[in-house]
Amino acid sequence: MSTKVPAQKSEKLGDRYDFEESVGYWMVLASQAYQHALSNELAPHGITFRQCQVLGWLAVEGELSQVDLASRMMIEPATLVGVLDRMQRDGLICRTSAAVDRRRKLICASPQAKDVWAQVVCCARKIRARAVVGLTTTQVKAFKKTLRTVLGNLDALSG
Amino acid sequence: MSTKVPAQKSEKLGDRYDFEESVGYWMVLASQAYQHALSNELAPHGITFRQCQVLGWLAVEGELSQVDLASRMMIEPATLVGVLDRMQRDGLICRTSAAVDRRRKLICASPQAKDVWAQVVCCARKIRARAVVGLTTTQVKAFKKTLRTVLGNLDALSG
DNA sequence: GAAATATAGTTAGTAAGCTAACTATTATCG
DNA sequence: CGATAATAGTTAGCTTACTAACTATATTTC
Repeated sequence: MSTKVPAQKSEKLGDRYDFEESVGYWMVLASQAYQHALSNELAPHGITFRQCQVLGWLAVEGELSQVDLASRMMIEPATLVGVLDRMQRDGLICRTSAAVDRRRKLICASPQAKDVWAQVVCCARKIRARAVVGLTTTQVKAFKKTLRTVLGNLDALSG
Repeated sequence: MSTKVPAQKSEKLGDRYDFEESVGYWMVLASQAYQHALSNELAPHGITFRQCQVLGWLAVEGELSQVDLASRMMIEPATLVGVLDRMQRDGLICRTSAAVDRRRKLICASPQAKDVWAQVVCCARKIRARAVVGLTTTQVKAFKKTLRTVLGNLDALSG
């Protein structure tokens, strides 16, 4: 596994950043593992992590324009275009031009997306349960609270 | 900001997954915000999040083959190829064929990478400090511990 | 020692992610 | 009303991520 490279007279960079001590390091890794695990679970159903998130928001809100959906997903509208293109290609969603504002396109889940969605919820619950194994309810609660704090710290103005 | 779409006779998907209650939801968002904040900080120095991570590991280990580096970064070797191609193009690293095993290529940081690295460490420390504002040392410690637990839960076998 | 197997790196194809620039609408201001 | 500004969606160009298939070396096995 760890092939242990000796790194003899290594031209090491001067400064050293102990990133294993950083919350960012562990947060990024854990989040990566979560997305990985969920992706693996979703793959057999022919759907990706982001596509599942789209269906999730549509399940909550029913029908959304692309900017509104992008803002909920915390991604750029331009990024969403590609995701929706592929979902439309696969018959999971449809785009309808809004009558009141012809710039807007309303996204809604197709009938066959409903079949997929039921299974997706299963996958999500499974991973979610696996993630918190060995943690008490109190710990999970504190964990989520801290995550919200961190998110708030970094989200604000982000400059 | 929130344009509030009424979603009148919305064809809602049957089941509903309350993902705002899931640790995954908050973890992914917080991690995203972290990478975003760091990327913004790094951008003026012409370096990306992943490229900074490469330099970080080279600072720790001195010289690494691509598989070893990829395994430390928790990404696929094939993904690393592109990252290193761009870093080599930008003169940040060099690839040297190992004498003992001609399949291996040892990656080392270039002299000019050292100048960049000093500034990168600054950026990383800044974001890291901002992330934990309003949290006690105890809370941060518990947070990291929980993240490690979650990572362990999800990493194992991931099937 | 030659054949089979494993390993290191690469390429190709697909799915995201971003910014910046563009088109088509709608809203606003004078 | 008409010019200007704002907004919704898209496209183009770049970086990152994956899997699967490929090439070149090393290692194992017979």
